[in-house]
Amino acid sequence: MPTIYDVAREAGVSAATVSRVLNGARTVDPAMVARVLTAVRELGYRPNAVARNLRRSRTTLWAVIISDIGNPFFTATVRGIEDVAQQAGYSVVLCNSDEDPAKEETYVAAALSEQMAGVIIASSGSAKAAKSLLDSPIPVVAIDRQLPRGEVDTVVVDNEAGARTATRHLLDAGYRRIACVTGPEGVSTADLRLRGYTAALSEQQPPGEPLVARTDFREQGGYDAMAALLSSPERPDAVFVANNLMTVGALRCLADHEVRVPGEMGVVGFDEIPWADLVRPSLTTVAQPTYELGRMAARLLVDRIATPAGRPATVVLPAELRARQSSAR
Amino acid sequence: MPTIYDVAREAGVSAATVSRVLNGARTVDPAMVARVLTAVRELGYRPNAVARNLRRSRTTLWAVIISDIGNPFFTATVRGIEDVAQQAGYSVVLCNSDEDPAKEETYVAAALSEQMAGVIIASSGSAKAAKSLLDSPIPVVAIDRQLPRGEVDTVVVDNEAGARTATRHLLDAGYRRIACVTGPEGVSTADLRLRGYTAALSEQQPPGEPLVARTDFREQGGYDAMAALLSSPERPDAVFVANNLMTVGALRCLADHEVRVPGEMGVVGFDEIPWADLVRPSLTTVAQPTYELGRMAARLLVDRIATPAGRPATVVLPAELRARQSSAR
DNA sequence: ATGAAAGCGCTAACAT
DNA sequence: ATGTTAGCGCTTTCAT
Repeated sequence: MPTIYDVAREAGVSAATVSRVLNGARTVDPAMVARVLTAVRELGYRPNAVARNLRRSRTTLWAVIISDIGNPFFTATVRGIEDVAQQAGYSVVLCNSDEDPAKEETYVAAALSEQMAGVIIASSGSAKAAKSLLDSPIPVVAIDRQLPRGEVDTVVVDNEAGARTATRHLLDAGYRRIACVTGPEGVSTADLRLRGYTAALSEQQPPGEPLVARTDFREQGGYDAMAALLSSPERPDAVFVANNLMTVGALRCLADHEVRVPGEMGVVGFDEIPWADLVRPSLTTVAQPTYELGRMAARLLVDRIATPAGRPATVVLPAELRARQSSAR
Repeated sequence: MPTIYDVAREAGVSAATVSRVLNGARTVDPAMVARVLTAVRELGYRPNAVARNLRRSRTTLWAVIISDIGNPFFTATVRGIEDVAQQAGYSVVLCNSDEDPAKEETYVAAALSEQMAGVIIASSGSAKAAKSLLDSPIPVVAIDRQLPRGEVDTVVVDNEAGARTATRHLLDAGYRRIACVTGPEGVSTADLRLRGYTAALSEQQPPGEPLVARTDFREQGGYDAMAALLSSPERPDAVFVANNLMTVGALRCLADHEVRVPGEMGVVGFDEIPWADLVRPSLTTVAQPTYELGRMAARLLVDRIATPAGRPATVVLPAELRARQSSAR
């Protein structure tokens, strides 16, 4: 691979001049510019970003660490991030922690070692990863979930309000024994959505009794939790499921057990599913502004890189109920 | 941020010794090892990977460039790649070209500049990106789609056979006027799946007449193509759709036009959809071994990094028909 | 077993 | 406007 010195020799100039040309300095003679560009083309020269990054002690790469690449919520969010990043001159590298704290720590370590310009993270709950990030000078934005003990810029949706709306919706439809399937304790989305659910129940006269199943945020977890609820002595007549993949699992479980939805079991899920309207019965969900969430996070990161000091912002975006068939009665 | 020299000073040794300790050389006195590790911990030292990469002129990062992060086919494949990569000591950074050749070129350029250890790419069709990769010394594996004019390691499924099987399945079910919705010309999956479709038709007595709509591989494209077919004078009674997102679009279009599936229109899609069995009617698809495809691609890349020379391999994996309701008659 | 020193490829003072 | 030079942080000969 040719280096900048090969180009300099070929063009009969110094390496500094080549560097200036390539970095758009306008204090270079047009004739030199032409010679340099010709040499670059002839040699097929491509600047070594590693050397450049070392010298500049900064990069133009963002690490976006998400907790499940199979979850459409995250992939939609990434689209929003990418669009802003590209416009601001950054490239996005995506890291999939797969809800595994160990993997998350590996990716955080890589992002720090590689001197990435910034990190956007949907925490899988690793306190160690969070600490590494907070102890480092690297700008961080948390999305979807609060970073453990993290005083950082954050973009989330109003999980509690969304969950309360979803649960009220089931109550209004006439369901009386409403269960909740939520995610791991300590993951903010799991806890806040649960809180919204219990809040809605306690507003009733008489207050509804919570019936809660905790599992991971995966499809299989939703399946298993639903199966447990079905065979419980106080079998519910409706369920609020706190994320999209678990909702899919719950639906599959209900189909396998031939439980009619919404007749025998009303269902509302949190997070939109791309094909929620094609499923029969179509699925009532609490939709989040995923793309906008990504854009907002990226904007915060751009600002934070420009202004490392300053108080962290928390942006809360609204979530919105999309009533469809699965919650009708 | 502390450097290796700060650690050396703190531990009372040379930077070379610190480097040896951190890189697992066993020619270091255990007492020194202990002192170095203490110093590392106390200073919160983290090696600068950029400097290391420059010095070693290699990295441990793979770029995986996929053409649509919203497509479950790719995200499932990425999982397979990641598992092998991690085991082999590489980190995967995912780049989403979004079926946009310009974005693809940007990411290829970044991968080359950043001296990534290898690239796995599902080409969006950019000849320029392909040329950059082939002209460079970086090891490359193409997945899903042939790299334009690319003599590189490749992992694909047997697109033609899968498409033929799907089309025959519709013929066997009694459909007589079968259309095909496929992707852009020049994208190998689009062309080969079309070829399988026409092959199945021409095996008939008398040969069936092809009815082809070309569009992009996106959901909206599938919707529009289906709408065009519906209003065509020779309206088909079945359709073979050459990828999953377009199939979703086609289904939505059929739902909007209140065309009964499979009664008025049989549907088979290529690529599995995560919730194909939850949709009503459940969807007949040609399923690909996505995870295995990812693993295979990663293994080829590991081998290629170890042995840069040598003839490129092409691995063809089987695709398998999953008959469900949408193609019954 | 350890240290001194060179150099990976680039950019940015500084000098001219 | 251009060139000279130092050095980003690390690894790896080469000497000892």
